[in-house]
Amino acid sequence: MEQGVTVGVRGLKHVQVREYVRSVIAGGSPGSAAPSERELVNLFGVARMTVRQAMDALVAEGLLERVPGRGTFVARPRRTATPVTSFTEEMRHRGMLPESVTLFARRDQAGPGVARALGITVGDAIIHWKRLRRADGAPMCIEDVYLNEVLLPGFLQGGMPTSLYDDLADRGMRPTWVEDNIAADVATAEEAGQLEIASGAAVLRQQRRAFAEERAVEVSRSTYRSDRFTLRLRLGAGE
Amino acid sequence: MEQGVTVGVRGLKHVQVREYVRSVIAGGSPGSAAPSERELVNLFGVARMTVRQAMDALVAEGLLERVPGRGTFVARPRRTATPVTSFTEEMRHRGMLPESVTLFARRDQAGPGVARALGITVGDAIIHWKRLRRADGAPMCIEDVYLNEVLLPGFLQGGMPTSLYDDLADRGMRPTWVEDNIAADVATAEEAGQLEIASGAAVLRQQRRAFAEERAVEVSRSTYRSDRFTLRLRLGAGE
DNA sequence: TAGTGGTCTAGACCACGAA
DNA sequence: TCGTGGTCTAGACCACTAA
Repeated sequence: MEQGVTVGVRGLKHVQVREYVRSVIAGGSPGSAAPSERELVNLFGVARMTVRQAMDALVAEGLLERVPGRGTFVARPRRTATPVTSFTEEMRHRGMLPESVTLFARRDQAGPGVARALGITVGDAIIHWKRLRRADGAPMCIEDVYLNEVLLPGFLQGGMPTSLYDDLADRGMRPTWVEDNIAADVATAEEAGQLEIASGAAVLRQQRRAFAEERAVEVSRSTYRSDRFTLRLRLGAGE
Repeated sequence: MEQGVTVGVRGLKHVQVREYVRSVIAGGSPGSAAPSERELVNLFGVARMTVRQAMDALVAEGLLERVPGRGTFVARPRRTATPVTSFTEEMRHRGMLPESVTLFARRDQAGPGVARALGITVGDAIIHWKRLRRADGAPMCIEDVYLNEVLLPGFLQGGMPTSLYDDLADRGMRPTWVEDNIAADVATAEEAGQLEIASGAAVLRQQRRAFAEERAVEVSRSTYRSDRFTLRLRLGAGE
């Protein structure tokens, strides 16, 4: 019946079984049954341990749940903790249209604070990129980004990217984890002018160190209008 | 040589092997070698697949790393994303001494907002607990907690707990994940008086929904002094 | 060359759930 | 009773690493 089975003859057997099961359950709603282990043994002509190895991987991924005595079933999607996102991604996720105005982008020398945060030496070359970030046509945030120039050859040429994280991803350096510091403050006169709010209005300040594997690739300070932005967090999910 | 092996004869074999290996590597620094699989086969007199099952569990836990052709080694600890913590735990983690003053704790009826957040019906019985929270002797935060009374029989009797999350843990309802909303604002006159700051000073507002499994067990609003508190986040860890 | 983990076989018995 | 996943055996060959 299952004619697609013998197609993917390349690769390790447990991978074949795993990917077959993945494709079978792709359209399944949570709670629907996956093929039983012995069923797959017959289908692929492999040992049961091989099938179990395949299923183990899918269980570890959270796609399947085993119920002893009953079978294996499509698991309900796990809750995920707050992912690492860029401004662009976050605004789109909120259904808003993100825009950016570059105030300046220039080569500079690292001061003590930025040097420590980036793990480089004071005076090393960095890129300082300042943007006014808008959402749905109105100012949302002012962002100062500091990047290690050594890691980003030719970054200032060739036009600035629309999304920093997209550009970093192209270089294989998309941040996988970040350390943020979130503080409340009141806007300075300059910030108030740029954000089009009253001087002394409340703002949310976000300081970020972003890492790709073990390397600090981005240090930034963002100042958000508190009347348009609240930070949404989900912590400790997984289950 | 290894005399402790035959002691724990109870339980499943792969569990015995797993716990033996866990105890062996407990004192090992990252990178040190774990027993090899065939070594454990001889030691326990079990099949290699059984040993692999035991090791798989420790690898999945992040305690071990396999290196094909070389062996199995103690992994360096994984980075963890920001965990779910209470005020008490967070202040202690920062090396500060937390204290609390209960402003009031009373039975009340759920309004529409709290009812929706707790997943109950408007008018259902809730507990409203308001505290001034101090750290190292000075005001840090004002906190309003709303709890589903049905889940916490006798909570208002017997004296209020020092740490809410400890008390919930005793009832098997310690939050495992939370949804937070973080906003910047300026203090009201009343807040300014309680927090001993100037009226109009910046404050950080945290709204929390805390869940134990699928049940909403806590809804709270906390207002932090921005001159004493910044939120520290680590997102997307787990390597 | 010897040892390691990665893969795989062809069975087996068990406890449990549903019919 | 029958099918399920959970556990376990006693081997095997492979690619890779290190000496």
